[in-house]
Amino acid sequence: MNRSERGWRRPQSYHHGNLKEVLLEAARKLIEQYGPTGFSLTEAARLAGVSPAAPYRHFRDREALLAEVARAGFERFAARLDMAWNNGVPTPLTAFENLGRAYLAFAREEPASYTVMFETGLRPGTEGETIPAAERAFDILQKAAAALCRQLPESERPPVKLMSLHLWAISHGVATLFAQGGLAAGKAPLKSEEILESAVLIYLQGLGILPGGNETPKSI
Amino acid sequence: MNRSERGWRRPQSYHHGNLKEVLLEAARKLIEQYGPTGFSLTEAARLAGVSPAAPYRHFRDREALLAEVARAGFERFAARLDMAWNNGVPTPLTAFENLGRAYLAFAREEPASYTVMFETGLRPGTEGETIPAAERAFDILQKAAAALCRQLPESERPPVKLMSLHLWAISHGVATLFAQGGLAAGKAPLKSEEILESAVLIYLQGLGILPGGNETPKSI
DNA sequence: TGTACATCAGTGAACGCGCGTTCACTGATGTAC
DNA sequence: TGTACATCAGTGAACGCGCGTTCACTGATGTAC
Repeated sequence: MNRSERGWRRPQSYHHGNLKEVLLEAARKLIEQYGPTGFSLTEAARLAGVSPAAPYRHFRDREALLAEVARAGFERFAARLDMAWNNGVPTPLTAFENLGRAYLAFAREEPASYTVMFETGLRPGTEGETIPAAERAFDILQKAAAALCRQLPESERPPVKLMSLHLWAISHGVATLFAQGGLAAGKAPLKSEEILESAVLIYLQGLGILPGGNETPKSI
Repeated sequence: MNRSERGWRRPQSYHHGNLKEVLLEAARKLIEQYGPTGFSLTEAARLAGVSPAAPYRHFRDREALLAEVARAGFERFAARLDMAWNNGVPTPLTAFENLGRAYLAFAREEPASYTVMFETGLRPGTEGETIPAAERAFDILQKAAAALCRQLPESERPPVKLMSLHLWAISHGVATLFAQGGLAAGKAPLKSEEILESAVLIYLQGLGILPGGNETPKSI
């Protein structure tokens, strides 16, 4: 006989319930405060309301929990970007704008995940391991870039890979400087979404994908 | 009578010598490995060859040393950017390219400083304190942006502040994604300098500051 | 449906360790006369 | 130039603490018959 039958379920049945998820959530909360190297497994357990030994039923060690925060983060990140891009519907440009907003929303709503995902100097032993969801996330960006390129005559299309790196860098820069609570968050007179969107629009004008407001030098 | 007279100076005279500097350097080395929240004051002292109590002659506490790493980092950062910009000589565009390269060089050569300077979620008690050198660094970027704008007729100039934020975000994004040893460092087929320069060129074309290769839609 | 057993997810106590910080101290350096 | 004193930058031992991790354990859950 299974738990959760006939709706009598205790809120989280079965021993503790989904402790693994709860621990990850606690870790994210702590990482948000203290950074990925500053958070403590013991305190995460305390926050989840279990003994300090309990996490070891779900994670080999501290490092493994951190790796899972990154992996699960990329999973949700990719899902979210994919949803926003929505196969370029209704138009590549509007879909692309949604993509940018989704990127910033994720960085703002899950700063701990985002930090662990992208922070350099982490994963000392994890050399070379690749996270599939991370590849998927970048592939979405690349698909979007390609779709935008297709609006140009073939001879004028820039290298899609390079273009993707540009767009990624701009998004990442805006996210870490302005969307999260960092140094420059207060400095900017605008919302991070506006900064990203205007930067990308200018960039796309530079490629000739969008008609420029300013560039056409001395026509007419 | 002063030490260092007549050139007989012991390599580092006067008790230990410039322990403060040595400690900062040790801290940077450790932060590079373990991150700003992961480094240990005790180990920094060990690395400098002094007892764990010695640092307290130069810094109030761990936090103060970290703050000094950031402050001194911004100092060198601003100096370096200023030198590269060189008042826009010989031309704003080439000076601007030098500026970008200097930005990336700093992030690559002093990854620990750069991280502490820009990492979000740090300085919990340091709310509102502002680092003068950080302002100077941003001012240089803004001066450069303004100089580039001056090449446009006045009516077509974009808001300089917004433009600076764009350029800052692109530089920061490229620096953290591709110039330091992070996730994407291997992924990119190009050097970070090339990625930044091409992105900026396209951006400037979008503003009409540079003649576009692609944009002029159907002239002729 | 009932019973016996295996498994699973937790407990709680304990370990050794390195940390940040303090303290009284000491010996070298700088200064007044 | 020499001496007495103040200051300065270090030592080394000690503290209390929280950490990561291990261990034998226990009681709830799932399963075979």
